[in-house]
Amino acid sequence: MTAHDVADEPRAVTYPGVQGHDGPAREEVSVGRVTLQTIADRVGVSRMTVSNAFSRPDQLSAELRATILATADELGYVGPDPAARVLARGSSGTVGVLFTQSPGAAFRDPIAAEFFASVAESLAPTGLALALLPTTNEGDLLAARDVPMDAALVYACTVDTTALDWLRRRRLPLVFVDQEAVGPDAATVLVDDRPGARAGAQHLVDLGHRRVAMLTTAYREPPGVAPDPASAGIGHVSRERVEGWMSAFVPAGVDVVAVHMNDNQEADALAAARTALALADRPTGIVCFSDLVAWAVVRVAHELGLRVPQDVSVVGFDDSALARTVAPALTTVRQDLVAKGRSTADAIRNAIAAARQGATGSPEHVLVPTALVVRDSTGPAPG
Amino acid sequence: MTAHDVADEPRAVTYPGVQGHDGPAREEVSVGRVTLQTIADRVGVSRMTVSNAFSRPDQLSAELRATILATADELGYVGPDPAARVLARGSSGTVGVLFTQSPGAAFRDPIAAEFFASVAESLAPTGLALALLPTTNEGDLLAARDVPMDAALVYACTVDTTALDWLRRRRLPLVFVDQEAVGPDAATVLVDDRPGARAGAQHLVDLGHRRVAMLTTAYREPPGVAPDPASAGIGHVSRERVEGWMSAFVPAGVDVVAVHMNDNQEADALAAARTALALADRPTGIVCFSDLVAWAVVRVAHELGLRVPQDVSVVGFDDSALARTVAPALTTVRQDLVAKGRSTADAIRNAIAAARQGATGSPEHVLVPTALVVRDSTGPAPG
DNA sequence: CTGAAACACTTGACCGGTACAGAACATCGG
DNA sequence: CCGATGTTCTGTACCGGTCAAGTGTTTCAG
Repeated sequence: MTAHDVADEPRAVTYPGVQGHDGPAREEVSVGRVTLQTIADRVGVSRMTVSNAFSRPDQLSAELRATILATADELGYVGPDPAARVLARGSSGTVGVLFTQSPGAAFRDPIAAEFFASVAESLAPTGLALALLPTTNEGDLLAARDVPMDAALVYACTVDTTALDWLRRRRLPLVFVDQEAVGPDAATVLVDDRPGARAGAQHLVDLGHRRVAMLTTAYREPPGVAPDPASAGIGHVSRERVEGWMSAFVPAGVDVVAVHMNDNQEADALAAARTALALADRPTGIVCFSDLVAWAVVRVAHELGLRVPQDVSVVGFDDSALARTVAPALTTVRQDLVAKGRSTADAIRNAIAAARQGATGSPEHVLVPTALVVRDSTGPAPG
Repeated sequence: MTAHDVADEPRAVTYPGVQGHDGPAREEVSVGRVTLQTIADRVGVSRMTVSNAFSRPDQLSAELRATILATADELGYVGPDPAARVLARGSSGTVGVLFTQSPGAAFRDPIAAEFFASVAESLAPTGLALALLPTTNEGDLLAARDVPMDAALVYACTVDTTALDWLRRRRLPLVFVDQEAVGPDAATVLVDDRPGARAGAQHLVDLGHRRVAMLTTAYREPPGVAPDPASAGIGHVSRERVEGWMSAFVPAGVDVVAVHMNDNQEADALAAARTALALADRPTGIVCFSDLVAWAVVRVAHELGLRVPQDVSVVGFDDSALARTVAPALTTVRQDLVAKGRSTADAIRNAIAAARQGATGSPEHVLVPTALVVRDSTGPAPG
């Protein structure tokens, strides 16, 4: 109850002399905004002591503290103002998250979502909040420039973002995920995509497949068959996977076609799947950028009357929930998103700690392992 | 380049007299931290003018501004300090998000994820960042108390949370989603669950079903058959749906059994499905708290050799991606999560604007519509 | 030629705290 | 009885900005 009394006073009155720190304690200070000084005057102690009552209880006697807290409650004081505290302490308890795609994608893409879920949970015990920073800058507010934070996590961003520039200029400790670090001080958390992709491709080779397709993402490239399989894929993750696949296909002398799609979305995936399965020399094995794409391939194959895996084998990536859900269950390359999130949270904490100590040690670089998971969407090459 | 020069200086030096605002412009100020004053001294203008150069370009001549910006760059100044700006301006460009369950759940639960995706996207043009607030308070940091924000969104929270208390005490503008508002000043965004649920139930009644089960959530209640169907369900959403279902079943004189589960999770759902389908008098129609639950029912039915919808009809809720993906496609109650997110974003913006103007108008209350979507998981009652 | 409005800066106050180095007094082993 | 050590509290200096109300100048309509 008491905590509410002051709220009903009109706001925005211009502080009636409360700021005059010199004057003696007043009896009627309760008008206007209540600050540490208001309480200090009322109780008859210094402002610093009131601050300690809230922030460092061991610095004053228990009874004085009780008195101060009681008075604070009586005056409707809710505790030190966060903004002021952030300024004075130089730390905000917030970690920014930068995501080039629309911020909604962090939630909609199941892989990103699972990763962020893990980050959020690993960070929670520390009390750090995750701030999703919009990259659009329509108004005068630009989150990457204006939001106080202790560090930032940069996830699969196109490098030339204004927002990222701001983070760098602010010299915030940065952790790059699924993306090469920009600048030498930043930590990275990368997935060991290449060996994983290679294992998936080798699996097809071992099953006797000699005509294969790779379906992968390439932002801003025209969708469809890529001119050169070896240099297919745009973006760190896509490139790594292509190289992994090729490192198994090329030595085996397999025929490879790469099909590009603009984004890892259902519509793009279906289109790419149609392209691949309509090739004159239809591939018998297809490696895909994600389980989502693999599933699209399965559906298009069924549409065309092809059986999976008897007529076409399909390998996904990520081992998302989808891989186990659909029929046939997908052979895929697993990445441990929970571990990835945890490593990222650790890297963030370390980066913050290092920055606080002014440490100039080399940044952390984590590699998250991958593993092939064989299920029902792959089988021996037909014929 | 220039912007980087200063960074290499050792940090944490104690400001060598830069703070002496009185002295004339110095030529060698570039040691230590650069603030507006540093630049002001160097250029020979007042600190306020430098501030304006960054924050209100229309307040000074273009050429002076150019000079100031150039000097700032030369000194390695990156722009006004966010923390200081937040304190001085009284606004932080951040909206808190409170979620009782582990913060990861915001990403993992597809319904919540889609909702937050929409909120984030609707808020992005404004430049507002979404800060996910951990509710755990292990260390000394407590986000709900310590993170500066302009408003907060409270989503499906158990009411008696410490974190929520802090938000209220801070008198932040609050928007409650899927949950009754706590306190009279808060806005709400609620889904019109009851009529939606009713439509789903009525659909079963119209198909001739006379023995039905409701599978719904009840935190902390023992899982299994609920003592009284009419009072089944715990939590705002669960209660609303139960009441909607009952409002169709009861007048029709249908036999109703309610089965509780602790959480809207796959394992709980499978258990509840087994309970329902193992009842002596097996229901022919089942209404479910979510599509996830409905899908669990479908799978358990198949396990038991029952056909859907010939032997059992199943109605889901939410119309998530799952409902269209699985076989048979689920009859379900659609809620428009994108609209819900947009409404929430609007409510947040309005709440912030109202708070700024000290408006005491009544808070916003939005009701998001629902609609029955009939697909393949429901059919006429057998026999 | 003159008063009002527009421009370009400056002044002073304020935003609401925290860090750190004392100072005053009490406790305690020797 | 004395210095060493603690416990409690205070003083000063900062953290780095923004706002609103001036103060001189120009500009321009009347």
